[in-house]
Amino acid sequence: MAKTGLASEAVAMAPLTVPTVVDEVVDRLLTALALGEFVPGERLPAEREMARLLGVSRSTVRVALTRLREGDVVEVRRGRAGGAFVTQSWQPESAAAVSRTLVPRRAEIEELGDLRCRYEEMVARTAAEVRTVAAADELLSLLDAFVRARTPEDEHRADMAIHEGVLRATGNPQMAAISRELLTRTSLGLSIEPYDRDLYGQAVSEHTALVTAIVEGRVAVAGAIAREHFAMSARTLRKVISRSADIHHPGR
Amino acid sequence: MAKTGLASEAVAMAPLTVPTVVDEVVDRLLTALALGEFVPGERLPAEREMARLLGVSRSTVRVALTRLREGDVVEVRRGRAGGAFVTQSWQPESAAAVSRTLVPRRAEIEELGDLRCRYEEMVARTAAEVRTVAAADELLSLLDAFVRARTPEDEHRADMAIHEGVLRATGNPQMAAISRELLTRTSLGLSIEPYDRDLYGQAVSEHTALVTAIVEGRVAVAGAIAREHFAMSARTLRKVISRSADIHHPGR
DNA sequence: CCGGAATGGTTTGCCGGGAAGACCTTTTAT
DNA sequence: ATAAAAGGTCTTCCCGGCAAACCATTCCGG
Repeated sequence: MAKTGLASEAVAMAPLTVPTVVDEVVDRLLTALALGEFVPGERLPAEREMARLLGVSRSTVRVALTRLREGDVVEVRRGRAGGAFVTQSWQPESAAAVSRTLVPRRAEIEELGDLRCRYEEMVARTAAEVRTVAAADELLSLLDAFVRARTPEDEHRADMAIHEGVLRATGNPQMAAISRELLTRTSLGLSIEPYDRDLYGQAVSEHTALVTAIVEGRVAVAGAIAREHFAMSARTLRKVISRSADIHHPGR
Repeated sequence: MAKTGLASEAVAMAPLTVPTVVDEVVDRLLTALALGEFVPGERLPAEREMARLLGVSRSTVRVALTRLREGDVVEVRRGRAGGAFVTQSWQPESAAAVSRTLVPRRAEIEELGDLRCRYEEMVARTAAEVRTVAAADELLSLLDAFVRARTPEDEHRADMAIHEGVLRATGNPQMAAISRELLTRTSLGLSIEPYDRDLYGQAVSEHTALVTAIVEGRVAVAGAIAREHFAMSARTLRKVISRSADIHHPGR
């Protein structure tokens, strides 16, 4: 080895970038969308309110919202009952959107997808290992809600709620924070969590199996299910990106 | 569940803080120290050079260095052959330093320590699973260097080099980036990686076992060793913090 | 139907962090 | 002794973000 120093210094002395406040706000909102905290058609908090909640100025919020508007993520309506509404006809699969945001980062997303599979495996294993009665009860009730969901919105929310429940079950907020970060970074805010209506049945059985494994403390099983679950997400995303890339670079 | 929305919105709408450029530079340097890229007595790059490498202004670098100086992390000498030198007598165990920086974040560090154990288990498992010939060769040569290290500095560098080697062996830079982030956040730049001279023998056998397991593709074994290894780190850190807290809050 | 309230839209002024660069001071290699 | 290489200081400028006031639009309630 000897000259590890050289290679390592690159870690410390590489150029440095600091996200602006606006960047952070945009990121927060996109994460919230990816998490399903706001569904299409729903209204975001008013600008002044959002500024207060986030502890930033209204100007900043407005710039962030402008950016989201340019990305066709929200529509803004004026007047008393106005506000920023999550775009109804938002097509995450839209080749244009994917091409603009995801394709250029193809390699990175590939790596993040793999990382996410493994990370969520770890999360599930941890949840199964820790396993408190309270967390188990919560998970079972969340699963129940998921099974009983009827509209796609409900399903999506319930799905996300289960994921959040698993994160809570780990008892480790730091672990949860990174999981959310990975979600945002793999989807870049596009709600691409594969939510194919046809796969609902499969989702039900997978979630049931996952929750069961966690509640029963089957560490390895819970991990395997989670990993496979997110591997499917990754595959779906990969397909979307490939297709989009093909459209924009046919012949290739 | 029903009102998951409320709890979830807190994720998106919690107050937001953005680190300044100076913060980031300090962070980089502390990380570099924790990684052993600069050992006590060594000189950091000149201010102008560092500014160029990091892509920031010299003023910013100076502010960051001032902060490090106040923390007794570096000493600055003037004139030709001057520069910022890593403090020789830097005592990471110094109750004052620990108390100032680590104790207030006790709970967070507890969580981060646990996360790190599990994360590094995942890293080791991944490395063992992926396992390319090139990576295996590199790991074996790094291990050889570690075994042959004679001075504490060499040992520390070799130790860190092995960890970096494992990260490289995963073939996933994103995974590596988070690992480094966790290192920084658990130690907050204090080089507390338990480097007790008495434990050298144990370290040798642990690293040998880890590298062997990875090279041979024994996923579960590699994971278990890594987890136990970092669990020991966490325990050591915990002890240091407890001791320091006791000193400052006796009777408690 | 109308007036007020709640919302987004716009403008202005201000401040502080950071960038850029010139110049001074100290030390030391040659 | 001199010049080079480092840190120390100062000035200038710019931009992101904050704050507050005010305008424009819509719609709810009386």
